[in-house]
Amino acid sequence: MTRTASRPAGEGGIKSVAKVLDILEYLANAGRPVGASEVARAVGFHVSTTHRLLRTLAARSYVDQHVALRSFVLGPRLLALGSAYAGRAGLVQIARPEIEALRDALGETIHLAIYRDGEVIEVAAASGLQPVSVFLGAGRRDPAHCTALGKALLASLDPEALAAFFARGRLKRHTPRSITRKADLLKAIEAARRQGYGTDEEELAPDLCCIGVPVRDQGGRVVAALSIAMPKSRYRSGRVAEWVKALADAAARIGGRLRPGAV
Amino acid sequence: MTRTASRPAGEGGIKSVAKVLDILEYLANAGRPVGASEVARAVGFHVSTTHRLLRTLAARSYVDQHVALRSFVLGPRLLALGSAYAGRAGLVQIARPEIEALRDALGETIHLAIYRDGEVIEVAAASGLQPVSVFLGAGRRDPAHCTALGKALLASLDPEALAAFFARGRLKRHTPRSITRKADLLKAIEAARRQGYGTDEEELAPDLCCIGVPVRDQGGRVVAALSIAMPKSRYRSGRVAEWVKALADAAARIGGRLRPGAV
DNA sequence: TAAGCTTTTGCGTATCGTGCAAAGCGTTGG
DNA sequence: CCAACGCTTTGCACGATACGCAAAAGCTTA
Repeated sequence: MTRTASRPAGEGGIKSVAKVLDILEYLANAGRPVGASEVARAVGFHVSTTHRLLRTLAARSYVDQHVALRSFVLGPRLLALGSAYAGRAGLVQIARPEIEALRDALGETIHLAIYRDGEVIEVAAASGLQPVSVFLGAGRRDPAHCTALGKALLASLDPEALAAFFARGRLKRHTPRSITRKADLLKAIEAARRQGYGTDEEELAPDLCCIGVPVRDQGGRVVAALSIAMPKSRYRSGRVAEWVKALADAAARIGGRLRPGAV
Repeated sequence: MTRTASRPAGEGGIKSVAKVLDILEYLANAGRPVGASEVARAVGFHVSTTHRLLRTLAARSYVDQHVALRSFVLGPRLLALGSAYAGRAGLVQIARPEIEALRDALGETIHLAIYRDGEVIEVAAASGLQPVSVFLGAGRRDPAHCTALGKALLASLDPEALAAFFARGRLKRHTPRSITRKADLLKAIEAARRQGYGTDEEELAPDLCCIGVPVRDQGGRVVAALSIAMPKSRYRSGRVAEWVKALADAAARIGGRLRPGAV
């Protein structure tokens, strides 16, 4: 497991770097060409500053500037960084064939995610419909408290990290069935720990039901979680045991190849 | 087509940003946990500076700091940026199924790449062997002058951009068959333009042979190139026409769905 | 235990990024 | 067809800020 350190440093660290990350994140969310002044308004920096930061990124192809030198979009050099992450440590590489096999066997969307700062970050997936949408959508983050992945991961945190999670603030409601009371979430987490899997029945989005199991490395440490997602119409409580078994088997195969401390 | 602007700005722009990019690129190449001082030595900044930049990245999960607070590796937030690039504009999304289909039909590795600053950047691929290694390795860059992709792309540059390419410096030799004389490369580029495809017979790596064709958007502008790669043992000149046809057909299907100015 | 390597942080100073203001352009609307 | 607007882009001087130093704290090796 990898953890962000305490955080004695300044507060946010080097400001220009923080700004540039804000800008990149904004562009990633926007998903379309955006002008410098629009970015500036959105992130709250001066147009001049924003423009220079964008130019710096553009000079190295981390953003592209559209033909007429107008708006900016994310650039191709980011691909290398994203795929270098996916390639490092091996979790994603090792998991990928297992995820594909599970998708083929169960016919539903499979996700692999890690826990980070109260959220689950999807690091690999195989869609139930499209044959190979594998990477698109990777990096997506969802709140831990209303996902099956999140419950499986929260159930494995040490008490201190779990306390940090609860200290993080309110549990935001996403659907009528979202768990928003901490006591209720704690019960759900304990249930997940007891059962060995977490569930989500329309807590994040209407009609979306998931089951998630932890992935343990050779040292027994939980480094990720694996889930199946499906529409409510196909979710039958009678089949949960079967799905859990398939997920757990795959998780064991993945984890069996992960050296402790690797992720 | 998207171009980086002239470059009147300062020279490299905001320095902290340039530094942080250097660090990320170094970590991406290293592909293993690296200590702050080792990074500092490699990129040539002060340990102190390097460390603070790394901490800033770590605070936002763009790098991870290993358990004992020792070395650094790329972090999961980079995934979102990489996949946001892949998702934007649509080139990668549109091309992916065509690439898979080509791989299935021809049984060889297929690459999709764009031209950038004298290099080709691979933005999508389907490996001939593994069923779905799709994304790993995306973002890889290779010199344009010794790849089939590069020749297909260079052949479509306007004279000014081509002059800029040749002004870029020496053509580095990668194998005994690499083209290193500009006059020879120009001939190869002209041949590619005439024939509608470029080739690479062991110019980048021994035993590696490729054929590449341009991908034109609806406006006829070349925005990418598509290639097939195979070991020399399977490369027969008698089959080139067949491969070119398959590539060109796929390229036409991809390009036919690309709005002008989209990439 | 000691020596040598790291990582990490405070502090003063020089650097560097910022904000202002103005120039340059493309677009819109009268 | 001109004028007004909003955008991008750049020079400049100030002031915040990131840098380098140096020292503390930790881990590893001998």
